[in-house]
Amino acid sequence: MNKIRTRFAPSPTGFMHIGNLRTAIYTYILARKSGGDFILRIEDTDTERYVEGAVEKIYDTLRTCGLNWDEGPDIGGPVGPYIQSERDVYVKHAEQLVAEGKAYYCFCTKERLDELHAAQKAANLSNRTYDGHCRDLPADEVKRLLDAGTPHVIRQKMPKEGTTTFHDVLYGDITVENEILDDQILIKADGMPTYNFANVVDDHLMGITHVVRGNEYLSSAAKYNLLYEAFGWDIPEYIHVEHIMRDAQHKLSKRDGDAYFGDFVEKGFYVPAIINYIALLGWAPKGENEIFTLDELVQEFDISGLSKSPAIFDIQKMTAINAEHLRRLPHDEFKAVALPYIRQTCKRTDIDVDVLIKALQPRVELLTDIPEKVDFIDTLREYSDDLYFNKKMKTDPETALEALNIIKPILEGVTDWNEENIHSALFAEIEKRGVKNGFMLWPLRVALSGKPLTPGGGIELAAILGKEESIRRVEKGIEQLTK
RNA sequence: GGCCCCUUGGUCAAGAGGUUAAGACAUCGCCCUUUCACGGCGGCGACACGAGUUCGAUUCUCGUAGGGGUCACCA
Repeated sequence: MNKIRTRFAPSPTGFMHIGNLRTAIYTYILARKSGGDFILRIEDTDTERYVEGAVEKIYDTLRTCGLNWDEGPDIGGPVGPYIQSERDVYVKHAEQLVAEGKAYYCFCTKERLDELHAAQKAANLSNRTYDGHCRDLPADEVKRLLDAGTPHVIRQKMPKEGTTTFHDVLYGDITVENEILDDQILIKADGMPTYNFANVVDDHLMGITHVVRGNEYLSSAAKYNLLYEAFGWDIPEYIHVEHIMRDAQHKLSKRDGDAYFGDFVEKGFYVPAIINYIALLGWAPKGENEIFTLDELVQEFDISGLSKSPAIFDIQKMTAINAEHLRRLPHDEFKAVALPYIRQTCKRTDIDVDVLIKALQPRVELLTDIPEKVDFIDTLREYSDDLYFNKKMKTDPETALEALNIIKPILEGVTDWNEENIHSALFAEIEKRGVKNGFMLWPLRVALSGKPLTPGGGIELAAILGKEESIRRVEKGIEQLTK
């Protein structure tokens, strides 16, 4: 069995669409799974749609995701170049087909084609294909036009009858009538190959064994087979994956503001979680677990788990998976990921970061949740006495004042300031007095944070803030309640 | 419109003729608890429709409906 070689072949037309990234993930996994090669090829044959910087964006995104390629434009490889505009192979291959009578020069103007299409549409023709105007031009006429420098394209001669069957790993055999197949253009008037042609030629020349691509190419696959057959080349395995949808009617698009990889990073999604979620859109693992790192996906992935129907993108599920990834991170890794977000609103360095991290980790869904959650650390904002009301804790401003007055000397008595010691000091007093935990601890949290929702309870907050600052805030609370 | 593909709860989905039709997210309730989370337990909720094949169809076949894709010198 030959080594599996897959490729990701984006066009440099802008940002990395999530659907595109998913294709990249699947192709990467397929190669890695079998110890094969993953190749990056840039398909820039459409000079008009080329976007400056888009290639770098592709590199960045793939690297950020850990989808490392074995061959590509930047690192080269045995079958380069890996940028189509630098590959000088298409015209000669097309001309080979012309020489063999399998393709022909077409001199039809854009205007004539437009008219043709308009007429076909008006006549309500079910089958709208090129009418073969140039298909059988006499050889001397072709030569004359060529010599005169007449603009032209090269088209493939499609069979007019019979059927063509292609095989897709997911969909099985699909058969189409040849008469609906257009004499497809191989080489454009500007001398560049069309996607359809370049793709086939390059996949062959680069030894690609498995082609993963979007479902929109399913109806073109028969044409690709005909091209492979014209050359006498082996046909790779096709795996067409369905689209990612915004809803049942619409594909995820730039208009939604969340169709690009970068959008999600900006929204606070953790990269491994993004990969995990989009891998899950249209693919189901064998077991119950669905939280995977990229390496685990490589282990777990199987083509048989791919779905044939479109999947609707669900940001809630993605958020849940994000939270789960963050929760599962070892303390230090979460710390490294979270710290930049903490530092957006919390610059103090004299706090117990590790206690904060521990308190924060189970409470973060998106990384962008963090700044708001820790903003009380640097500055205690003005807060209303009403915060001391808590029905369940049976506290109110009056009992809170009493509690804070009890708490203050206890905190002052804690010599070795850490969570454990604060806890035992406070709970000793709670037991001694036979009061509810909340009677003491709810007021403490409010006094320390000025917020009803905090990462951790009063004891953790005290540990985070440090002895001095904690006592200062308790005093401030007492003062506020006394006046 | 022609051709191709798809159709299990709100969403992702397992399931491959006989199942109490999994699981996850969301949602609701309870427990745990110094808030909120986390965690635990439980509830609600689905085989698009119609024929056929079969002792028996979510599962196979054919229709219908709905949805998607495609019919470019774009990829």
